Amino acid sequence: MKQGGSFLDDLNDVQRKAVQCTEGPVMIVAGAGSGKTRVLTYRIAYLMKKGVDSFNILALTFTNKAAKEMKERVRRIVGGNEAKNLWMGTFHSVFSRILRAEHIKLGYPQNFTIYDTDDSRSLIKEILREQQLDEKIYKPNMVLSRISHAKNNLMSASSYNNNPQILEDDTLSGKPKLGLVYRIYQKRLFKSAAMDFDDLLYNTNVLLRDHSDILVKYQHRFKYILVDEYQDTNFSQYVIVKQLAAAFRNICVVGDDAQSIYAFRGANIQNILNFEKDYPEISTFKLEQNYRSTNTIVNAANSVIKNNTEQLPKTVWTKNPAGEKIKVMKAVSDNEEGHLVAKGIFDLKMNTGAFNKDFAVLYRTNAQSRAMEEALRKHSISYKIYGGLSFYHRKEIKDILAYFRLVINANDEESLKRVINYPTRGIGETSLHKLILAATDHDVSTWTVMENISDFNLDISTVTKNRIGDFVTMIKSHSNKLMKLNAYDLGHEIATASGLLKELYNDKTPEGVSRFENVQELLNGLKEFSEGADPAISLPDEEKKENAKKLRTLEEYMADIALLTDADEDDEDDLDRVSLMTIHASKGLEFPNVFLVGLEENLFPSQYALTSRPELEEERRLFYVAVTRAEYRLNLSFAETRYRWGSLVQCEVSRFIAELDQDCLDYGVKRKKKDKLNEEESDYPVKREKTFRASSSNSGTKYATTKPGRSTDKKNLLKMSMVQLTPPKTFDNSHLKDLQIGMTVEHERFGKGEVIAMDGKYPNSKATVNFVLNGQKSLLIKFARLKIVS
DNA sequence: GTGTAATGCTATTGG
DNA sequence: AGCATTACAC
Repeated sequence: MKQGGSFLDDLNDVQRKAVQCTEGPVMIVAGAGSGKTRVLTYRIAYLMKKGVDSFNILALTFTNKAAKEMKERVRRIVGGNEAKNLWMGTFHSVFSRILRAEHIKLGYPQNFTIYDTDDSRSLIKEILREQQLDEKIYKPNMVLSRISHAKNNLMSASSYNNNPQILEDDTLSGKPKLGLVYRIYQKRLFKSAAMDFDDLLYNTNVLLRDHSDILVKYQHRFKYILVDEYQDTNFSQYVIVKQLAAAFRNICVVGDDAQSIYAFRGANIQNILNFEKDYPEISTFKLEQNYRSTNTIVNAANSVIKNNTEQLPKTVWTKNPAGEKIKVMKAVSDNEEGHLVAKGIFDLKMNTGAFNKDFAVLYRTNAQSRAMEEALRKHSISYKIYGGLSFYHRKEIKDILAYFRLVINANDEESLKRVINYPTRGIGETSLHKLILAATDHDVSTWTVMENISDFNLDISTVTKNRIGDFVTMIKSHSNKLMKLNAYDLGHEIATASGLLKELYNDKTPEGVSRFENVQELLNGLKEFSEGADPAISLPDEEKKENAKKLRTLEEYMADIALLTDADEDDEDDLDRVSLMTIHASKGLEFPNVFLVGLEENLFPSQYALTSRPELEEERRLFYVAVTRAEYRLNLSFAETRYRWGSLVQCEVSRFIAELDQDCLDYGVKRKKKDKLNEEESDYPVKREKTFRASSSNSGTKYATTKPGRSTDKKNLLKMSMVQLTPPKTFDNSHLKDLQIGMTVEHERFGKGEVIAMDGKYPNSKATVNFVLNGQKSLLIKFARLKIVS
C-alpha cells in the first residue's frame, strides 16, 4: 500500500476532489469511461484511511460481481482485513439480508423464499385460472409488469384498489380485475412465505417506514452511503436511500444520465435529475475526461447522444489518439452478419495480436446470439454468452433447487408444484389442484393441507393420500437435518432420496447426460461452499463472526441464490473467450474491440420503442452505452434480411448510424484522397495507409499499457495499419454521385420527393429530401437506394 | 395418472 | 424456429 494518501496521485483534479469531499451529499456525474469505478473505490479507501469504520460504509452496486471487485480493489489500497466488513452489494442482496435479520417486524419467517420471475409468472397464471380470467386478455407478463410497477412506486394492493384513476384506466382497457389479481398475488406470496424481487425493496420500505427504531438503527449503521449507477434506480430504491441517509446526509451518488437504460423496469431518470432538489447543499462533480476510448469513438458517441433532449449538461472529451474509424458493415442476412463478425475477429487477431478476450459482440436482443454463435463456432473462435439461459435457469437445476427450497420453507408453493410429482410418484394434477383449492378455501398454505390431510374432507383416494403422506415425511426428514448437516451432505441426501439423481442418471441421451453433469456441478458448488469457500454474494454478518467455524448450512447457501445472475459468476477453465451479450448486460464493461450488430430499424431501435419520444431516447442511450464500451475499435453492422418469428424479414438500416458523425465512419469503400485508385468495388481486403497514430500526449492511463500487441514497434504499427475487414458489398449508388439540390428522387418506402439539401462528400453524403407523402427525411445516400427521377 | 403427438404462441431489455 | 400448452390414446 502506498503511504500517506499518495494513492490520490493516481487521480485527476476533479476525481481527487470528488474523493476528498466526504461529508454531506455529493453527486458525481460520470461520463462514460471517466474513471467512475476508480473514484468510488478510492473514495471508500479514503474514508477508511480517514478513520471511518468500515462497518459504517454501505456501497450499493449494480451487480454483485462489481461489488466483489470493488471490495478487492479497496483491500489492495488499504491493506489488511478491514475491507471485509464493508457492506457492498446490489440493492436486492443487501436488503434481503436486512429483511432476514428483521423478519419478525414484517411477520415473515427468517427463511422466506425469494421468488424469481418464473415463480411469479406461474403464480399469476394459477390465480388467473382460479379467477377464470382469460390469459389472452390478462397476459401474465403484462399483469406481472403492472404489479411490478405498482410496487416499485410503493403502491400497495389496497392503494391500487382504492385509486379511482387506476381503476378507471384498468376498466377502460378491459382489465378491471387487475387490482384483484394484485391483491390475491400478494396474499399468496405471503402464505407461501415468499417475496418476489420487487418485494425485497418494497418490504424494506415498509420496514423503515413503520419501525422508527429499525430506521434509526440502520441510519447509524450506514453513516456513509454510496450508490453506483444511480441513474438506474427506481422510486422504491430512491426512497430507501433517502430514508437511510436522512440522519447523516453523507450520501454520494454516481451516475450518468446518458447511460440510463432501465426505465422499462421502473428506473426513474428523475432520481438523478432531481437529486439537487433533495439536497440543496449538494456538491456536484463532473467527470468528463474519458480514459477508455479513442477520440473517434468519443466523438461518435457524443454526436449521437446530442440528439436527446433531456440531459445534464456535460462534455465528454479525451486526450486519447484518434485511432481507427468506426467500420460499418452491411450483410445480406443475419447469418452473413455473423460470418462478417467472425471474420473480422479472426483478421484482427491475426493483424494486431489481440486475444479472444479482447472482443465483445453486443446485440439488442438475446435471440440474435444464435447467428453469432454459429459463425464463431465455424471459425473455431472460443466464446462465452452472458445472459440468456443462465445456469440457475436450467430445468434440472431449478428442479433440485426447488427441493432445497421446499426443505427450507415447506410453504413455498411454487417449489412444491414443481417437485411434488417429479420424479413421478403418482400425485397427479387433479389431486394437486384439490390440495391447492382446499388451501385457498381455508386460507392456509398447501403444505399445511398436506401435513394435516385427514383433517380436511378431501375427495382424494386413500392410495394417493398415502403417497402424499410419504412425500410429506420425506421432506420433513430432510428439514430436520437443516441445522445438523452441512450444505453438501444435506443437498446430496436430498438429491438421492428424492429420486432426482437417479432419474437423471437413467437418461442416457446426450441432453440427459449433460443435465446429470449440471446437477453434479451444482453439488460440487455446494461442497466448496460447505468447506468454507466464499459464497457468491458475500456480505459482512456479525453473527457469523461470533462463531467462525459454524456449520455452513443449506439454508445459508440458498439465501440469495435467486439473486445471482451469471454476470456474477467467475469463469473457470477457458478465460480467453469472445464475450457475447446484450447491450444491457455490457453496462459498466469495456473491451478493446467491440462488434455491435443488428443495427436495423425495428430491432435497434426496437419496434416497441418507436411509439414515444422517451422510449426512443432510451434506445439512443442504449446505443450510446454500446458505442462507449469500445476502447480501440468499433464495428457496426446490419443485415438486409433477418429471420424473425421463423420467417424472413426485410430490414432497413438503423437511424442511429445516420445520427453518428459521418467523419468517424468507414463504410469500407475504398476512398483515397491523394492517390486516387480505381473507383470499382473490391471484395478483397485492401491495405490502408494509416490509422493508428501513436500519440504521446496521453499518459498515466491504461491506454498506453493495454494496447494490443506488445508496443508500438514498427512491425506492429504496420500490422495495425493493415487492419481491414472485407469491404461489404454495397448498393451501386455511383449514379447518385452527382445528386443535387432540386432533383426529384424516389425511395422504396417514402415515395417521391425533392432534394432540398446535401451534406458531406460522396460517398458519405447525406441528402435531405422532402417527400410528398412522408415529409422531410435525412438520408444517407449510401443506404437509401434512391432513384433519380428527374 | 402417464406418455406422446399435435397445436399454437411467441421474443425487447433483467435483478 | 423453438417451446409450452393442450389433446388424446394407453
